[in-house]
Amino acid sequence: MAGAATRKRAVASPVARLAAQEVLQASTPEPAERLYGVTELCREFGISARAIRFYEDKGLLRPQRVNGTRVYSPRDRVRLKLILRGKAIGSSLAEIKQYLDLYGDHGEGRVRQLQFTLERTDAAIAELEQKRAHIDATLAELRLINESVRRQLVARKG
Amino acid sequence: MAGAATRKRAVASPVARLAAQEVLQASTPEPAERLYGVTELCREFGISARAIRFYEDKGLLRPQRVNGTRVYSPRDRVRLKLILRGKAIGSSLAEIKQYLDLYGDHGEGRVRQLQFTLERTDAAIAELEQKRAHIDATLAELRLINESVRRQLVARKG
DNA sequence: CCGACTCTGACGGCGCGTAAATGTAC
DNA sequence: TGTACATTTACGCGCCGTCAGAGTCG
Repeated sequence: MAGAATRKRAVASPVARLAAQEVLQASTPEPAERLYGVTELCREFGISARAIRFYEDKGLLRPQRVNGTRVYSPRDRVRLKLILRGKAIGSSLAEIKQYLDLYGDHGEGRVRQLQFTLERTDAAIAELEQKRAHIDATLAELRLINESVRRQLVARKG
Repeated sequence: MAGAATRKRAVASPVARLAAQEVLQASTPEPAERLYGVTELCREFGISARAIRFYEDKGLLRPQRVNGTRVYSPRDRVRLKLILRGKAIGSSLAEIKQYLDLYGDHGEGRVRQLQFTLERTDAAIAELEQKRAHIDATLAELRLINESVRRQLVARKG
Protein backbone atom coordinates (compact mmCIF):
# COMPACT_ATOMS: atom_id res chain seq x y z
CA MET A 1 0.00 0.00 0.00
CA ALA A 2 2.76 2.40 0.81
CA GLY A 3 4.23 1.49 -2.52
CA ALA A 4 1.48 2.99 -4.60
CA ALA A 5 2.18 6.52 -3.52
CA THR A 6 5.88 5.94 -4.03
CA ARG A 7 5.48 4.68 -7.56
CA LYS A 8 3.74 7.76 -8.81
CA ARG A 9 5.51 10.32 -6.74
CA ALA A 10 7.67 11.45 -9.61
CA VAL A 11 4.72 12.37 -11.78
CA ALA A 12 2.06 13.53 -9.38
CA SER A 13 3.70 16.56 -7.89
CA PRO A 14 5.52 18.27 -10.77
CA VAL A 15 2.51 18.25 -13.03
CA ALA A 16 0.46 20.31 -10.66
CA ARG A 17 3.03 23.08 -10.82
CA LEU A 18 3.12 23.15 -14.57
CA ALA A 19 1.35 26.29 -15.68
CA ALA A 20 -0.32 25.89 -19.04
CA GLN A 21 0.71 29.22 -20.50
CA GLU A 22 4.33 28.75 -19.59
CA VAL A 23 4.49 25.76 -21.87
CA LEU A 24 2.49 27.26 -24.67
CA GLN A 25 4.73 30.29 -24.86
CA ALA A 26 7.79 28.13 -25.01
CA SER A 27 8.65 29.21 -28.56
CA THR A 28 9.23 32.85 -27.62
CA PRO A 29 12.89 33.97 -27.69
CA GLU A 30 14.80 33.68 -24.44
CA PRO A 31 16.48 36.73 -22.95
CA ALA A 32 19.41 35.48 -20.88
CA GLU A 33 20.71 32.05 -21.91
CA ARG A 34 20.73 30.42 -18.54
CA LEU A 35 22.11 26.90 -18.27
CA TYR A 36 21.10 23.98 -16.08
CA GLY A 37 22.73 20.89 -14.67
CA VAL A 38 21.05 17.54 -14.50
CA THR A 39 20.59 17.54 -10.73
CA GLU A 40 19.24 21.04 -10.91
CA LEU A 41 16.58 19.95 -13.37
CA CYS A 42 15.66 16.76 -11.60
CA ARG A 43 15.29 18.60 -8.33
CA GLU A 44 13.15 21.24 -9.99
CA PHE A 45 10.83 18.71 -11.53
CA GLY A 46 10.96 16.09 -8.83
CA ILE A 47 12.26 13.30 -11.04
CA SER A 48 15.46 11.28 -10.99
CA ALA A 49 18.60 11.93 -13.00
CA ARG A 50 18.22 8.39 -14.27
CA ALA A 51 14.89 9.31 -15.79
CA ILE A 52 16.36 12.35 -17.57
CA ARG A 53 19.20 10.25 -18.91
CA PHE A 54 16.68 7.71 -20.08
CA TYR A 55 14.76 10.34 -22.02
CA GLU A 56 18.00 11.26 -23.72
CA ASP A 57 18.65 7.63 -24.62
CA LYS A 58 15.25 7.58 -26.23
CA GLY A 59 16.00 10.67 -28.26
CA LEU A 60 13.72 13.05 -26.39
CA LEU A 61 16.50 15.29 -25.12
CA ARG A 62 19.85 16.37 -26.59
CA PRO A 63 21.71 18.53 -24.10
CA GLN A 64 25.14 19.88 -24.90
CA ARG A 65 28.16 18.20 -23.39
CA VAL A 66 30.93 19.98 -21.57
CA ASN A 67 33.64 17.51 -20.89
CA GLY A 68 31.11 14.72 -20.97
CA THR A 69 28.82 16.41 -18.48
CA ARG A 70 25.31 17.27 -19.64
CA VAL A 71 24.43 20.95 -19.88
CA TYR A 72 20.82 21.94 -20.53
CA SER A 73 19.60 25.12 -22.22
CA PRO A 74 16.26 26.80 -21.47
CA ARG A 75 14.92 25.07 -24.57
CA ASP A 76 15.97 21.70 -23.20
CA ARG A 77 14.21 22.59 -20.00
CA VAL A 78 11.01 23.37 -21.88
CA ARG A 79 11.29 20.08 -23.70
CA LEU A 80 11.58 18.34 -20.37
CA LYS A 81 8.47 20.13 -19.20
CA LEU A 82 6.63 18.92 -22.27
CA ILE A 83 7.84 15.40 -21.66
CA LEU A 84 6.51 15.45 -18.12
CA ARG A 85 3.21 16.89 -19.19
CA GLY A 86 2.93 14.20 -21.81
CA LYS A 87 3.48 11.56 -19.20
CA ALA A 88 0.91 13.21 -16.99
CA ILE A 89 -1.73 12.77 -19.64
CA GLY A 90 -0.80 9.14 -20.14
CA SER A 91 1.32 9.29 -23.29
CA SER A 92 4.16 6.87 -23.82
CA LEU A 93 7.65 8.20 -24.42
CA ALA A 94 7.42 7.19 -28.06
CA GLU A 95 4.24 9.22 -28.44
CA ILE A 96 5.82 12.16 -26.69
CA LYS A 97 8.71 11.96 -29.12
CA GLN A 98 6.29 12.32 -32.00
CA TYR A 99 4.78 15.29 -30.30
CA LEU A 100 8.14 16.93 -29.74
CA ASP A 101 9.20 16.35 -33.31
CA LEU A 102 6.14 18.29 -34.39
CA TYR A 103 7.41 21.14 -32.31
CA GLY A 104 9.75 22.46 -35.01
CA ASP A 105 6.97 22.89 -37.56
CA HIS A 106 5.07 26.10 -38.01
CA GLY A 107 1.51 26.86 -38.95
CA GLU A 108 -0.40 23.74 -39.75
CA GLY A 109 1.87 21.44 -37.79
CA ARG A 110 1.48 23.69 -34.83
CA VAL A 111 -2.28 23.57 -35.09
CA ARG A 112 -2.22 19.84 -35.32
CA GLN A 113 -0.03 19.74 -32.25
CA LEU A 114 -2.65 21.70 -30.37
CA GLN A 115 -5.39 19.40 -31.57
CA PHE A 116 -3.34 16.44 -30.45
CA THR A 117 -2.96 17.95 -27.00
CA LEU A 118 -6.66 18.59 -26.86
CA GLU A 119 -7.53 14.99 -27.63
CA ARG A 120 -5.09 13.64 -25.10
CA THR A 121 -6.21 15.92 -22.30
CA ASP A 122 -9.82 15.04 -23.00
CA ALA A 123 -8.98 11.34 -22.80
CA ALA A 124 -6.89 11.82 -19.68
CA ILE A 125 -9.71 13.70 -17.96
CA ALA A 126 -12.18 10.96 -18.78
CA GLU A 127 -9.83 8.31 -17.48
CA LEU A 128 -9.16 10.11 -14.25
CA GLU A 129 -12.85 10.63 -13.64
CA GLN A 130 -13.40 6.92 -14.04
CA LYS A 131 -10.57 6.17 -11.70
CA ARG A 132 -12.06 8.48 -9.12
CA ALA A 133 -15.40 6.72 -9.40
CA HIS A 134 -13.68 3.40 -8.76
CA ILE A 135 -11.95 4.82 -5.75
CA ASP A 136 -15.25 6.09 -4.38
CA ALA A 137 -16.81 2.67 -4.76
CA THR A 138 -13.86 1.03 -3.06
CA LEU A 139 -13.97 3.54 -0.26
CA ALA A 140 -17.63 2.87 0.40
CA GLU A 141 -16.96 -0.83 0.51
CA LEU A 142 -13.97 -0.53 2.77
CA ARG A 143 -16.00 1.56 5.18
CA LEU A 144 -18.63 -1.16 5.25
CA ILE A 145 -16.07 -3.81 6.02
CA ASN A 146 -14.47 -1.57 8.57
CA GLU A 147 -17.74 -1.10 10.42
CA SER A 148 -18.52 -4.78 10.21
CA VAL A 149 -15.19 -5.73 11.72
CA ARG A 150 -15.58 -3.07 14.37
CA ARG A 151 -18.93 -4.51 15.40
CA GLN A 152 -17.48 -7.99 15.55
CA LEU A 153 -14.77 -6.71 17.83
CA VAL A 154 -17.27 -5.05 20.12
CA ALA A 155 -19.35 -8.22 20.22
CA ARG A 156 -16.37 -10.30 21.28
CA LYS A 157 -14.72 -7.97 23.71
CA GLY A 158 -17.69 -6.07 25.13
CA MET B 1 -2.30 8.54 -28.70
CA ALA B 2 -3.91 5.32 -29.72
CA GLY B 3 -1.34 3.57 -27.59
CA ALA B 4 -2.40 5.00 -24.29
CA ALA B 5 -5.96 3.91 -24.70
CA THR B 6 -4.80 0.49 -25.77
CA ARG B 7 -2.59 0.09 -22.75
CA LYS B 8 -5.40 0.68 -20.33
CA ARG B 9 -8.24 -0.84 -22.25
CA ALA B 10 -8.24 -4.07 -20.31
CA VAL B 11 -8.89 -2.30 -17.05
CA ALA B 12 -11.33 0.41 -17.97
CA SER B 13 -14.59 -1.40 -18.50
CA PRO B 14 -14.64 -4.70 -16.57
CA VAL B 15 -14.47 -3.36 -13.06
CA ALA B 16 -18.00 -2.14 -12.96
CA ARG B 17 -20.01 -2.61 -9.80
CA LEU B 18 -18.85 -4.79 -6.99
CA ALA B 19 -21.42 -5.00 -4.23
CA ALA B 20 -19.93 -4.97 -0.77
CA GLN B 21 -22.24 -7.66 0.49
CA GLU B 22 -21.19 -10.01 -2.20
CA VAL B 23 -17.72 -9.81 -0.80
CA LEU B 24 -18.74 -9.92 2.82
CA GLN B 25 -20.82 -13.00 2.31
CA ALA B 26 -18.13 -14.75 0.37
CA SER B 27 -17.57 -17.24 3.19
CA THR B 28 -21.17 -18.42 3.30
CA PRO B 29 -21.89 -21.76 1.65
CA GLU B 30 -22.78 -21.53 -2.01
CA PRO B 31 -26.09 -23.05 -3.10
CA ALA B 32 -25.46 -23.90 -6.71
CA GLU B 33 -21.68 -24.16 -7.01
CA ARG B 34 -21.28 -22.90 -10.52
CA LEU B 35 -17.87 -23.32 -12.08
CA TYR B 36 -16.00 -21.25 -14.63
CA GLY B 37 -13.31 -21.83 -17.18
CA VAL B 38 -10.46 -19.46 -17.85
CA THR B 39 -11.75 -18.23 -21.19
CA GLU B 40 -15.17 -17.73 -19.69
CA LEU B 41 -13.73 -15.50 -17.02
CA CYS B 42 -11.44 -13.56 -19.29
CA ARG B 43 -14.28 -12.88 -21.69
CA GLU B 44 -16.53 -11.79 -18.86
CA PHE B 45 -13.97 -9.36 -17.52
CA GLY B 46 -12.36 -8.36 -20.77
CA ILE B 47 -8.86 -9.45 -19.86
CA SER B 48 -6.51 -12.04 -21.32
CA ALA B 49 -6.02 -15.58 -20.12
CA ARG B 50 -2.37 -14.74 -19.81
CA ALA B 51 -3.23 -12.12 -17.24
CA ILE B 52 -5.30 -14.56 -15.18
CA ARG B 53 -2.52 -17.09 -15.27
CA PHE B 54 -0.10 -14.41 -14.24
CA TYR B 55 -2.18 -13.55 -11.19
CA GLU B 56 -2.06 -17.19 -10.24
CA ASP B 57 1.72 -17.22 -10.60
CA LYS B 58 1.83 -14.30 -8.21
CA GLY B 59 -0.33 -16.11 -5.68
CA LEU B 60 -3.48 -14.06 -6.15
CA LEU B 61 -5.60 -16.94 -7.43
CA ARG B 62 -5.69 -20.65 -6.69
CA PRO B 63 -8.24 -22.38 -8.91
CA GLN B 64 -8.77 -26.09 -8.71
CA ARG B 65 -7.24 -28.28 -11.39
CA VAL B 66 -9.16 -30.88 -13.32
CA ASN B 67 -6.77 -32.80 -15.48
CA GLY B 68 -4.42 -29.84 -15.45
CA THR B 69 -7.11 -27.45 -16.61
CA ARG B 70 -8.00 -24.57 -14.33
CA VAL B 71 -11.49 -24.56 -12.84
CA TYR B 72 -12.73 -21.49 -10.99
CA SER B 73 -15.33 -21.35 -8.23
CA PRO B 74 -17.60 -18.37 -7.56
CA ARG B 75 -15.20 -17.35 -4.81
CA ASP B 76 -12.34 -17.37 -7.28
CA ARG B 77 -14.43 -15.19 -9.50
CA VAL B 78 -15.00 -12.69 -6.70
CA ARG B 79 -11.28 -12.64 -6.02
CA LEU B 80 -10.68 -11.85 -9.67
CA LYS B 81 -13.14 -9.02 -9.45
CA LEU B 82 -11.26 -7.66 -6.49
CA ILE B 83 -7.97 -7.95 -8.34
CA LEU B 84 -9.31 -5.96 -11.28
CA ARG B 85 -10.75 -3.31 -9.07
CA GLY B 86 -7.45 -3.04 -7.27
CA LYS B 87 -5.70 -2.50 -10.57
CA ALA B 88 -8.28 0.06 -11.58
CA ILE B 89 -7.38 2.19 -8.59
CA GLY B 90 -3.68 1.89 -9.33
CA SER B 91 -2.60 -0.76 -6.84
CA SER B 92 0.25 -3.12 -7.65
CA LEU B 93 -0.38 -6.84 -7.65
CA ALA B 94 1.66 -7.18 -4.47
CA GLU B 95 -0.59 -4.63 -2.79
CA ILE B 96 -3.68 -6.36 -4.09
CA LYS B 97 -2.42 -9.58 -2.60
CA GLN B 98 -2.38 -7.85 0.78
CA TYR B 99 -5.94 -6.70 0.24
CA LEU B 100 -7.06 -10.19 -0.66
CA ASP B 101 -5.39 -11.76 2.34
CA LEU B 102 -7.21 -9.16 4.35
CA TYR B 103 -10.59 -10.01 2.92
CA GLY B 104 -9.93 -13.67 3.49
CA ASP B 105 -9.65 -13.74 7.25
CA HIS B 106 -11.77 -10.88 8.44
CA GLY B 107 -14.84 -13.01 9.07
CA GLU B 108 -13.47 -15.98 10.91
CA GLY B 109 -11.25 -14.13 13.19
CA ARG B 110 -9.60 -14.19 16.43
CA VAL B 111 -9.67 -10.85 18.13
CA ARG B 112 -6.11 -9.99 17.33
CA GLN B 113 -6.61 -10.59 13.66
CA LEU B 114 -9.70 -8.47 13.73
CA GLN B 115 -7.73 -5.64 15.25
CA PHE B 116 -5.06 -6.07 12.62
CA THR B 117 -7.69 -6.03 9.90
CA LEU B 118 -9.14 -2.88 11.37
CA GLU B 119 -5.79 -1.12 11.23
CA ARG B 120 -5.26 -2.23 7.68
CA THR B 121 -8.62 -1.05 6.45
CA ASP B 122 -8.14 2.25 8.23
CA ALA B 123 -4.81 2.72 6.51
CA ALA B 124 -6.26 1.71 3.16
CA ILE B 125 -9.08 4.20 3.55
CA ALA B 126 -6.69 6.98 4.41
CA GLU B 127 -4.51 6.23 1.42
CA LEU B 128 -7.40 6.07 -0.96
CA GLU B 129 -8.66 9.41 0.26
CA GLN B 130 -5.26 10.88 -0.44
CA LYS B 131 -5.19 9.33 -3.85
CA ARG B 132 -8.57 10.81 -4.57
CA ALA B 133 -7.34 14.24 -3.59
CA HIS B 134 -4.40 13.90 -5.96
CA ILE B 135 -6.68 12.91 -8.75
CA ASP B 136 -8.87 15.91 -8.12
CA ALA B 137 -5.85 18.19 -8.24
CA THR B 138 -4.63 16.65 -11.47
CA LEU B 139 -8.09 16.95 -12.96
CA ALA B 140 -8.25 20.64 -12.17
CA GLU B 141 -4.85 21.13 -13.77
CA LEU B 142 -5.82 19.20 -16.88
CA ARG B 143 -9.00 21.19 -17.30
CA LEU B 144 -6.97 24.40 -17.18
CA ILE B 145 -4.62 23.20 -19.87
CA ASN B 146 -7.51 21.93 -21.91
CA GLU B 147 -9.30 25.27 -21.88
CA SER B 148 -6.14 27.17 -22.64
CA VAL B 149 -5.33 24.98 -25.62
CA ARG B 150 -8.87 25.24 -26.86
CA ARG B 151 -8.68 29.03 -26.84
CA GLN B 152 -5.40 28.96 -28.74
CA LEU B 153 -6.94 26.78 -31.38
CA VAL B 154 -9.87 29.10 -31.81
CA ALA B 155 -7.51 32.05 -32.13
CA ARG B 156 -5.53 30.42 -34.91
CA LYS B 157 -8.27 28.83 -36.89
CA GLY B 158 -11.46 30.75 -36.40
C1' DC C 1 44.58 13.31 -1.74
C1' DC C 2 39.66 13.68 -0.56
C1' DG C 3 34.88 14.06 -1.13
C1' DA C 4 31.21 15.38 -4.06
C1' DC C 5 29.48 14.92 -8.29
C1' DT C 6 29.22 13.04 -12.83
C1' DC C 7 29.44 9.52 -16.36
C1' DT C 8 28.51 4.83 -18.65
C1' DG C 9 27.08 0.07 -18.68
C1' DA C 10 24.45 -3.58 -16.87
C1' DC C 11 21.04 -6.10 -14.18
C1' DG C 12 16.40 -6.18 -11.86
C1' DG C 13 11.38 -5.75 -11.60
C1' DC C 14 6.48 -5.05 -12.74
C1' DG C 15 2.51 -6.54 -15.77
C1' DC C 16 1.79 -8.66 -18.89
C1' DG C 17 2.10 -9.71 -24.82
C1' DT C 18 3.54 -13.02 -27.75
C1' DA C 19 5.09 -16.91 -29.70
C1' DA C 20 6.57 -21.94 -29.58
C1' DA C 21 5.99 -26.53 -28.37
C1' DT C 22 2.99 -29.91 -26.41
C1' DG C 23 -1.30 -32.07 -24.90
C1' DT C 24 -6.41 -33.28 -24.55
C1' DA C 25 -11.28 -33.43 -26.13
C1' DC C 26 -14.65 -33.69 -29.56
C1' DT D 1 -7.51 -36.22 -39.00
C1' DG D 2 -8.69 -31.85 -37.96
C1' DT D 3 -9.46 -28.00 -35.02
C1' DA D 4 -10.41 -25.86 -30.96
C1' DC D 5 -9.24 -25.32 -26.96
C1' DA D 6 -5.85 -25.97 -22.80
C1' DT D 7 -1.05 -26.16 -20.72
C1' DT D 8 4.05 -24.71 -19.71
C1' DT D 9 8.43 -22.40 -20.81
C1' DA D 10 10.55 -18.49 -22.28
C1' DC D 11 11.85 -14.11 -24.30
C1' DG D 12 10.54 -9.10 -25.04
C1' DC D 13 8.99 -4.41 -23.93
C1' DG D 14 8.29 0.12 -21.47
C1' DC D 15 10.13 2.92 -17.68
C1' DC D 16 12.87 3.40 -15.08
C1' DG D 17 15.57 1.95 -9.81
C1' DT D 18 19.76 0.55 -8.36
C1' DC D 19 24.04 -0.85 -8.17
C1' DA D 20 29.28 -0.98 -9.91
C1' DG D 21 33.31 1.10 -11.57
C1' DA D 22 35.57 4.95 -13.34
C1' DG D 23 36.41 9.80 -14.34
C1' DT D 24 36.34 15.03 -13.16
C1' DC D 25 36.24 19.21 -10.32
C1' DG D 26 37.34 22.09 -6.54
